[in-house]
Amino acid sequence: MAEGPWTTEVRYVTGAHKSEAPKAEACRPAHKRSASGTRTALRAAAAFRFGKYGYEGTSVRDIAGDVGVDAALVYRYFGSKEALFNDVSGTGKIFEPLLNEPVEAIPDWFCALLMGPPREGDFPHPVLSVLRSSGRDEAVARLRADFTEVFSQRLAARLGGPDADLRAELLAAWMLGTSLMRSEIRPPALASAPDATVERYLRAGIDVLLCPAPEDTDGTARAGDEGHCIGDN
Amino acid sequence: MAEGPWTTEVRYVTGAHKSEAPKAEACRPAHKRSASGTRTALRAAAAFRFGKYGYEGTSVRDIAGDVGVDAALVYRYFGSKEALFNDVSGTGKIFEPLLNEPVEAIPDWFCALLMGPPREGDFPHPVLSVLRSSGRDEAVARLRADFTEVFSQRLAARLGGPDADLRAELLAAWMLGTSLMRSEIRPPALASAPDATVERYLRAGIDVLLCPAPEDTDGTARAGDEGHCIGDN
DNA sequence: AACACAAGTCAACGATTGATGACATAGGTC
DNA sequence: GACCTATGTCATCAATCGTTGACTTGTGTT
Repeated sequence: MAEGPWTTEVRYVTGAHKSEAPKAEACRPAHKRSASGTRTALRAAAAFRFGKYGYEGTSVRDIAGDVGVDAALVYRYFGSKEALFNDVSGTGKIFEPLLNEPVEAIPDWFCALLMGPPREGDFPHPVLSVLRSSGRDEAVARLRADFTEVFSQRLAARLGGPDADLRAELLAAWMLGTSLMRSEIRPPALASAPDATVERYLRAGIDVLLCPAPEDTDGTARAGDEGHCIGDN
Repeated sequence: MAEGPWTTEVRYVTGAHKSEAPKAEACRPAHKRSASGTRTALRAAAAFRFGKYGYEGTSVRDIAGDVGVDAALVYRYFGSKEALFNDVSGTGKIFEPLLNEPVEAIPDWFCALLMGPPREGDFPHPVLSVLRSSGRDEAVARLRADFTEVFSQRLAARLGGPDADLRAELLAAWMLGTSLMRSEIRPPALASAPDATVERYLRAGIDVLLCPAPEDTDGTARAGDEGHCIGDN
């Protein structure tokens, strides 16, 4: 009774060979065999572990253990560890809503994404999953493709103004840095300051990139002449 | 002759069990036994591999192979793989010069650091060495301590104005994001845009954090009333 | 109740890993 | 040239890794 995983509903809570509980066992109909349920549970556990410990720092047995299942199932369902990694890695369309948002709402959208709970279930940063797993070159390439499509192309097209692609990419950099700083490095002020205060400086940085200063050859840049400025509410 | 590593000067170029040449064999007096030389060469190879592949993605044999030396020497000189990692990980005082710089020169200093060659010898980002090696909790803690001391404390004290610590940390975030974006994700515009253009937007973001808008309770923030603005040349 | 197939387990493989201790050799000193 | 010590090598261990194929067990159907 104590060993058998299928006898009770709390079987998910077992496992966790390393340091931390997995927390994200997803929708798996308890005490009932379900291939799709196990698949999604494995995906969730894999996303968590790959994000937190990286590709090399995560073993297939760890992932399977989180779900309370034998490691062999990973190979039945996904073929290989690398295939599972490729399946769960990537930005996962979290930037898609941004593209359907009116341009004026972009600062708010970014602030909401950055200031919200780190991620549901204490999930690690999705970009970290790739950053922590070099050289999974394929994953890095796909991450670059994701960023390029969303920011350099689609968002840039909607921003307009000079250097729209560069500004969009710097916006992504500003987001990435703030997000990593907040969720991983966790310096004291960023962790303790009231959200409204952080958001104010955050928004100021976003505005700078959304409302570019006009091109200036001799170095003296002034603000807000060209480029349709937005979100000055 | 072909196998013996000490017979010629180019022995460093051998090794490199994985994908990429190490490039950083540092100062090791060729064809002469030197403990200190081997130590520093091991340190350099370790810093490179840990930064590029992370802690778990790097084997002791890889590091020793880069230097052209047996893996056992790593244990003689550093005790363990983890001790070697702790020895070479960290920001390595690259932010120290910032603290000796006059405040007005900070934007220039940041721009120079960010826009310069990624790192000498194609070296990976020092923060990545830690970010890619979770959960080396000790290294993460030291990285946080580094950032806290340099930015949240010493730099913040010199910045002055409201939320100086928070602004300094956000400055670090802005740097981190831009740096990671440039060196790892490498989106197209950021890679191809002329340095002067990138620098202009970069500086605008820095200025926003160095010259804070005054605290404002009802949300309407104006620029440049309080807080000694600098670097407006 | 018997059957059949899907879902999950088990034992084992070859390779690689971090780590250790016994051994070999270079190079300066007398 | 003999010798000694620092320096580097070698063989090897136990543990863990990704992966595989044969096996067991649950569950819905007839």
